Amino acid sequence: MENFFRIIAELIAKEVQEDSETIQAGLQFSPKDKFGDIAFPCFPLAKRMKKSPALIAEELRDKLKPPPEISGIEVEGPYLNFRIDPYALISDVVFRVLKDRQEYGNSYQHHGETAVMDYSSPNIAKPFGIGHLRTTVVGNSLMRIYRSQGYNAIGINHLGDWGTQFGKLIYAYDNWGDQQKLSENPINELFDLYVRFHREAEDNPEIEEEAREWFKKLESGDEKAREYWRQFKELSIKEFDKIYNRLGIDFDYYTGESFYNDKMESVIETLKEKKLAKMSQDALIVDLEEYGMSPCILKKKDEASLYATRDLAAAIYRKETYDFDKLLYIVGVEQTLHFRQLFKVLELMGFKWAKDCHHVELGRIKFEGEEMSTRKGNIIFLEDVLDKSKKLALQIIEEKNPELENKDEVAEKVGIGAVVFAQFTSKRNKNSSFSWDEALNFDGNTGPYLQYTHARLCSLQRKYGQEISDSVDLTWLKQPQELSLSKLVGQFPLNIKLALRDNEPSVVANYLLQVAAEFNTYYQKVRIIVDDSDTSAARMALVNAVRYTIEKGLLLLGIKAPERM
RNA sequence: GCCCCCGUAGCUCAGUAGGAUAGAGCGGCGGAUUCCUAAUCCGCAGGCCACAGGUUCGAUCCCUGUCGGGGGUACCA
Repeated sequence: MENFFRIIAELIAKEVQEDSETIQAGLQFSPKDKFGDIAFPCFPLAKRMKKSPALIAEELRDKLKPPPEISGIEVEGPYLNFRIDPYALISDVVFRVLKDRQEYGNSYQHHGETAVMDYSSPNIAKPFGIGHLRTTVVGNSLMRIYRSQGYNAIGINHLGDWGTQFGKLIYAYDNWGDQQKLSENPINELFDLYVRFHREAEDNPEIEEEAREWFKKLESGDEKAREYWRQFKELSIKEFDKIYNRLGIDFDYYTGESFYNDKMESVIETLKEKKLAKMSQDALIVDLEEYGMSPCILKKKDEASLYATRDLAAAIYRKETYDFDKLLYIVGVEQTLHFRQLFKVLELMGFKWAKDCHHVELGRIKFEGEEMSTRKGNIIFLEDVLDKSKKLALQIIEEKNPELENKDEVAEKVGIGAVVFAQFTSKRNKNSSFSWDEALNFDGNTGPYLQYTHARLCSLQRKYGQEISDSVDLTWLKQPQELSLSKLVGQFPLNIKLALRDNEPSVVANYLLQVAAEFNTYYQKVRIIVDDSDTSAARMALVNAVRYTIEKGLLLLGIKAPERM
């Protein structure tokens, strides 16, 4: 499709003495079929040419001498609408996809650039709740989207493996812990201890003080504290990996907060040298008042470090180690101030790359209107959600397709697909409310809908049973739906670029729903494999183009596309 | 108090580098299966795009204000 945009842009540019890139940026896919395929709104030219947009459109229509692949130019008020020869359009798109297959939509635009992504980052010793689902799947999808556009993307799981909560946990385990329970079901045992600590602290606030003591010991290298900590961490990562495996996610690095313990002091030194750090209310801070922000606290009055200090050290370390062009923090919106402070301090330190750091904000997830809180113990385990979803998928398979082989494997893909896709149905910064009904819904705009459509497409190919020839004659595609479907497929690369621009995987998700809907309508109305072998071959070429598009799109979202379901 | 995000159909949400008659899904009602997977498709109902000004040829989108919801606001992350 990009060819056509370029051709049209050059055509217009020559006529109005404007550079063709500016014109091309003004071109758009026509929103409706009756407005042609590519539209050029003439408003931007009106001012400079001192004529009404409608008049400009008419003059342009008369002057332009389009090549044969542009089959028509129509004026609709201030719009100049270009119609592309259907055969040229369809073959441009379909042959492109059939050639690229799983690489369709990829580009080298950002080849040589590095993007570091900080995502998922759960807290050690806490269960993996649905609160962490967003960052995990959005981060994973952005990794894939960035890679598809040529980026060298580096995924970091910035584990919450340090901080005061470990003081609490060590206190709790030291007093009430059970080695047996811990090795049997580590996360549950640690979770119970954590909840119990907060319950007891309500009546006995002094144990908070003891917890702080334990954390100080941990920070200063106390052996007993470190051994507990090491054990908690190891067991936790093992549990998290189970979830990541199911989601098909891996990380390049698991460098958590503790990794930066020995890297904070030099940052603090630098801040002191630059006269940015100062004491206030017994804490070491960077004053940000003139930027309208509360201070960034580097050290508490008890000298213990804070996450801001660690994040500063981490950002600097990442720049030194990976020399990134972009550093993305895929983290909840409630940490916005923290990141604004962080980026501002980096800027004040004189790091020009501070502008390359971005907070990709995620909305909060609530459950039935309630805030989820690990402390209070009302948390939904992601593992439970995945299990329930899989079970439901299995049930539906038994009902609809009992002959299916490897039902369990398919149910896993579909069940997880439903849960993951649900995270992409609204923009990432919207707050959402978890509900079982929604998470376990397989009808309508859902992951299983896309997977089902994909399975249908695969089924057609199985039924057809022949390879698609390079020389297939696509002029047999004469149905209007075949043209609109091709047009839509041709918009895939644009949608990936939009998703990248806004760090918004939901763009791809919404686009895929459109493709699937368009295909299903087509499938309903038009029989694909027919007696006439030319027609069948042409239709199957289109079917395969749609199939690769959906498969690739799901891949970019981190969702598996089974061939049967 | 101050700062940030949000407000579109009964519900959940798309949509805007400002552009043509604002779109889906769910739920409701009514249809489609001797035929390539009905986890599908088709039709109907449902809208002062929170409200009021402003900028513009043109605003759901940009600016200002009001109302409503959420988050943050010095030693949690």
